[in-house]
Amino acid sequence: MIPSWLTLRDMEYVVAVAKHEHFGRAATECCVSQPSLSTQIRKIESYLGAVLFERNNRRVSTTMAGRRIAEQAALILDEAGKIPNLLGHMAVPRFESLNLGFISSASSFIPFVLTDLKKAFRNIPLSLREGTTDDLVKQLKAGALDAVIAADTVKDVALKSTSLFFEPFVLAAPKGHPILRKSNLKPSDLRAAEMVLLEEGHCLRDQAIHICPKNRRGNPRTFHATSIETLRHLVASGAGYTLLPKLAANGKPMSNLITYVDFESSKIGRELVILCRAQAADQDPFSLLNRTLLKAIPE
Amino acid sequence: MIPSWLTLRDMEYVVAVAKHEHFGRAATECCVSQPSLSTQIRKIESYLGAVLFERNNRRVSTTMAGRRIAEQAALILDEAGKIPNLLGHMAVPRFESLNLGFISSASSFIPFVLTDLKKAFRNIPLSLREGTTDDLVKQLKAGALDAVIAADTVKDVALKSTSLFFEPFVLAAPKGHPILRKSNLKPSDLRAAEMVLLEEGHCLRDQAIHICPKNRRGNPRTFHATSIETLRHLVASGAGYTLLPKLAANGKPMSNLITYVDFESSKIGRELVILCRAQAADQDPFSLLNRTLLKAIPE
DNA sequence: TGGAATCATAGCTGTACCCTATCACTGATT
DNA sequence: AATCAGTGATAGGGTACAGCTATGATTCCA
Repeated sequence: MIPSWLTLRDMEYVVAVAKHEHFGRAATECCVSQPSLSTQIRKIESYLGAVLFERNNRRVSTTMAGRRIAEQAALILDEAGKIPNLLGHMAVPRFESLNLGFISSASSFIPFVLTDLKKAFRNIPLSLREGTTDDLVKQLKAGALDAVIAADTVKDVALKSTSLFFEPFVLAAPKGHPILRKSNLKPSDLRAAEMVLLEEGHCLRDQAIHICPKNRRGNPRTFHATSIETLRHLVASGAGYTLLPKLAANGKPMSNLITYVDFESSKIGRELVILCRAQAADQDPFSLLNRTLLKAIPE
Repeated sequence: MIPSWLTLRDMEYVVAVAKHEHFGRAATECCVSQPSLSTQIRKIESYLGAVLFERNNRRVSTTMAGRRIAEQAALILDEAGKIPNLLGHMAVPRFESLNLGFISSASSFIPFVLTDLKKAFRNIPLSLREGTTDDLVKQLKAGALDAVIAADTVKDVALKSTSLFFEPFVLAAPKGHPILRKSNLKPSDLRAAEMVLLEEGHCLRDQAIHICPKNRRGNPRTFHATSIETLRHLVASGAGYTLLPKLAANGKPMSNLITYVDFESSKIGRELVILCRAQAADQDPFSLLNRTLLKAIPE
């Protein structure tokens, strides 16, 4: 009968304790806390119905049974360790690590994709970075990033872009601000001089300015937020109104201070895309990445 | 590097699917549902970064990678299967299975001990039986039961009894019953003629009658409950009052119909004990059993 | 006697796995 | 052609359990 309650992790524990004869140090080696390891060893012992380690509060000693089990466990771990090698070239090419860039204004997209990403790329170190489009594109081309989520403003032959989804903009204004009296909100209702925006370099700033062409020459207020979060705080404290991507307005954060209003037309917004280096775009991991991100789109 | 996220169970899955090339049948063999198995295989594949099985909705075929992994998995399972044998005589003597008897009136004790029992005797088939003292003692002596939880009324040299705890009795009366007017409830307040009891053979019945000596000759009502549960129903429907062990009154079940009252003296009650065959009493598993039960005592 | 070292216990939390129900697809049967 | 049976995938929800921190109990040593 196969003891399917035994995990390879359990075997590491047994081997480690047998090696150190010390729970604390064994726990450190296994990267767990001492209580966790103690509990697990106890569990194993109670399953096996045998005492593997004699512990008398001052010294841990491995019993005969413990020694034998530990040896066998080491053997099994060894065999299990060979599994990844068995694949060799048969394994689909994968990312060594997955480094994703998000423009600041798309960071609200992260929570939606994170779970699925971790699932799809189990075992692969995942790092997310936030920044401006230019900054991220530079890093992407340099190879420091594998893919970037950005607005579809980038034209670069070295990059391939895959459409992700259209994200409408939403007006975020301090509660009671005059602009809120308008019904059927249109871009032309916005006055750049009344707006607070992200600082230079963030595409959301440019989009916000250009969305209402008549107002292009008004000077936006001199507050310069570097993240959506501070932008919201500025609005909340009455510094002016702003445009937010729909996802950033999700759940109406700070709704006691900020009012969120949809535009009359649902066409007001931006297209988000995935960017990756053109020559890498056809590789298997990228199609998995694209599929994963597309699947995670909210609504 | 050791893939400690792989479990032996996972390996069984891979081996089974490789063997049947059919998820449904493999799932049956592994005693899991087909979706569970599908998900796990998927998980393994995403960890390994390789496709182990080609499935095109009509047929499952094992890839080269899948075949190799399955072979190695089978080897590992084989090695793991040897573990229990390694113990041989070194294993502490254990129950093959643990068969516990509870007198009906102590069945409320079960939920308190169940979790700990399962923990202490992992892997060992556990069966609980309810019955009268005589019945259970007979089975215990015949070897059909390993231990019995009963009141301390049993005197039998072939059995050894270990004190468990003292459980007070509680009056359970239909809401509004005259007896509830008494404050400082004493055994002498009880009238056998007004009581409903378990049927002959249950020690709780005898205890209830004998607890109020003055009333021994009154005839209890002719309802005969065979379990605490029906006894409560009888009380709830107004058939009379009864005595319940404290644990059976725990959480005041049916409290819209039944009122529970403690006795003035906390001495009114019974001692619960663990019985086991005298010659077996010193064996290791029994001391573990005793310790486990003692630890699980409520309050 | 007090402090350091060490394993055990308690209580809580997050997550991975499992289940049921349902979907989506395919090939066969009428 | 249309329906049905067979199959794997997906969704949603519940639960068991390994993990954590904090604390306890015991022993050794100063």
